[in-house]
Amino acid sequence: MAFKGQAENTVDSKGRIAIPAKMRNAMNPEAKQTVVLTRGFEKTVFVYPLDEWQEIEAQIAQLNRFQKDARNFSRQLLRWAEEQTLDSQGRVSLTKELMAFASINTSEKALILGNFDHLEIWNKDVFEQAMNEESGSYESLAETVMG
Amino acid sequence: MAFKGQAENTVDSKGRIAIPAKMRNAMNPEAKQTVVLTRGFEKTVFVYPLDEWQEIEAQIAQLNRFQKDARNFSRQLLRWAEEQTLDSQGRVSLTKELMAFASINTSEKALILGNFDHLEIWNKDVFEQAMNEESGSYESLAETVMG
DNA sequence: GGTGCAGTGGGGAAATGTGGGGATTTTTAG
DNA sequence: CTAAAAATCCCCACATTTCCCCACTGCACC
Repeated sequence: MAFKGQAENTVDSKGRIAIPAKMRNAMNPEAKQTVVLTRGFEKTVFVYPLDEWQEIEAQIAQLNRFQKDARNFSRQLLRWAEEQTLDSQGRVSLTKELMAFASINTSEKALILGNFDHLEIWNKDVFEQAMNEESGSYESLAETVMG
Repeated sequence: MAFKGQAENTVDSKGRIAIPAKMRNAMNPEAKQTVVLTRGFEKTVFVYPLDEWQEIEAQIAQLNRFQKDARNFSRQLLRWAEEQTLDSQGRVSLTKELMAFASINTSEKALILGNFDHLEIWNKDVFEQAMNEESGSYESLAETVMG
């Protein structure tokens, strides 16, 4: 059951944001309300449910740590990763560092996207700009990626 | 069992539209009244029964999400996707975003087309205009595609 | 004329998203 | 070391939205 759809929820004054119910329900129940937040590859916050995160860790475990690139990559990925449990209302709290990275402000709306194995929390303006700057259109991407 | 035929049903004040019985009956019973709505490539709403949609997801699952193009593609594809179960009257509800995209208004008729593995919900005027603007006639299209 | 299914409309109940209060813990300053 | 300040956690309460059920109409086929 992959994550899909989008929502615009507000980040409250305490930096909390509600995970939309449709995405919460798509999480594996065994991950039991636990997620890992980290920096996205783009200027966004990635949210992985615990079970999906563990698969990423498994991939990192495969890396050859005698290679400099591999060491740097796992450093960057793990450095910003943070485990959280959802509160009784299904919210996570964003840290200042993650909010600054993704240009997300308290008391404003943020865009939440489902992207298959993880969620993404975006500043809406940043997202739209990023999508416009991207090399290809949706249609040409489809051809490139799916052949 | 492919979808075929057309119908004109009204979108009620709550954004709900009835899936014609002949199309509902053409769905795989294992998909159990669940469909996924999303943006079409043209200005229309696509409706996939769950089993057909899962084949699309299976293809996305193959992608390497550490590649930028792949992330962007699945972002765009999944962003507008909404899973829905038909209500006891066989209706789905369209979101504001999808209605805006396809120029579909509440309390008006909309055109529902069966197109093999999915349904399409159109604003009738938009549909007719789109068909006129398309390069070829029905006849020449047949030659190009099936030739 | 009756029966059954298909499409349309509306109303009540439950769930979702949001805001805030207060207690506990952590940090900072004196 | 102590006390004040700040941050964090956890719970409760509200309002809006969404969902789900029930009822009505009309057409079609008996």
